[in-house]
Amino acid sequence: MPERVFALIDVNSCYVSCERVFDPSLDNIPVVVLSNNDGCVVARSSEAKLIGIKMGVPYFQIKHFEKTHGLKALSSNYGLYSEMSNRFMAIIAYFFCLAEQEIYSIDECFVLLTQYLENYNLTDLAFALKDRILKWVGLPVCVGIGSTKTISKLANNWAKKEPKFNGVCNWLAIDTLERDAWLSRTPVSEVWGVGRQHTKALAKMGIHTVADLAATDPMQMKKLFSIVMARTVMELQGISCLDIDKVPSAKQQIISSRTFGKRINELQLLQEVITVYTTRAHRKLRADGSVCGIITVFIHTNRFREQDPQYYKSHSISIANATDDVFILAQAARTAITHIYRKGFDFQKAGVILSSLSPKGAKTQSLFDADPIDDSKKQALMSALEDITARFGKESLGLGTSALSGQKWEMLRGNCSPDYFSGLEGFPPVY
DNA sequence: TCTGGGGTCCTAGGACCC
DNA sequence: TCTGGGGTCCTAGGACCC
Repeated sequence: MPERVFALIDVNSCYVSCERVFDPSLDNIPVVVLSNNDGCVVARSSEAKLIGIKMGVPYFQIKHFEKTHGLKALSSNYGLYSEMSNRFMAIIAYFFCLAEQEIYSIDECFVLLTQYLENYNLTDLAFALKDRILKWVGLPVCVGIGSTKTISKLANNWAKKEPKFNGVCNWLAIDTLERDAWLSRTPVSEVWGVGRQHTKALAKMGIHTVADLAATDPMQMKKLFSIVMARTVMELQGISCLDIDKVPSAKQQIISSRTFGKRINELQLLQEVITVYTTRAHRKLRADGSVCGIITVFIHTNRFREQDPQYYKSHSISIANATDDVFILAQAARTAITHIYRKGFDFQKAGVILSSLSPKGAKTQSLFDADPIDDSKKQALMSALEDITARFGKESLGLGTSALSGQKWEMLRGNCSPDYFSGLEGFPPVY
């Protein structure tokens, strides 16, 4: 029996399915939903996929399908999609009330089903959930079940492609031979975390299928790629490296950017635009109840117009006291854009990034009240640190204990069980 | 005066995801 | 003519500091 079981549940052609709930005339015909400015395709119905419309293609390249194939192209309505998403997520949370749920994106979530393994047939449960979601919000979904997140993603993928699964693929319940056969004919690019560039690099090494990748040595792959790839390989081998992220961690940055309808070359216009973007980003900042310590502004020429001179530049400004004051932020944004503006270029895109975010009203964190550690652990850590400094001097930690920061602190805190420091002979064991 | 190592921050870029 | 937006993580070099 596997140590953990994950399910990945996602909405098929999410935005198109949301639109279809309210407009049945869209059923059974090719439908796409377009990005802002009706620029690119961001969602496709299965019929649209069948006539060869690829994800992300510009609208003007597929417009002709409207006449030849009865294609319907819709502008996006994110308010609607996020409302539908909330209901979809709520049904799952209620259905699997013993499980931890991670909302991964607007249309998919992971659920940790380990607790259900013993007393339930997971395949039956998944079908029941699928039916309920269709009945209650009208959205068609697929479910993939596996012993790691990466495998549950793969299973979900398989469920979509193989009609006999009828939308639910429980990896654990499938015969090993059948699984292996499928792995050996599935391209490695289908794996979560393997994109275009990695696919190319892997092909050069003779790794073409998921089975090929699963057979590699994670440590070797870490050397050749990165720790991320090593984790992917291990996950394919059934070793769960990625946890469920129950509470979404606080955002690290807030972006507001747009491509302009028309190219802009005047500084004053750019300043006005950037002020609008700053207020938009600021609204999200307030909604999160955060303050911002750094604001970055960037401008772009049109990268598709190769005949034009290209220019990209960004500039960051630190806010002396992290703030959520829109006036201060807007002022800084104007300063920043004045910095990077150059005459003689036609700009097509600009944006604002708020970063160095922290919760509003939070006190500056001292070492030991940073995070909930219980008193006994705190005590153990304190005495261990005292012991270390007494025996080896402050220098042994590289820094005074009050100056422990960043990674060092994380590592200490993550390991502050009493026995961790018991073998001080081997000091420093921290690294 | 000699010198090293280890931090952080910034900038930039690359890769991935939905 | 028309080509999205919002995120994450990792790497690497240079400046600067202790």
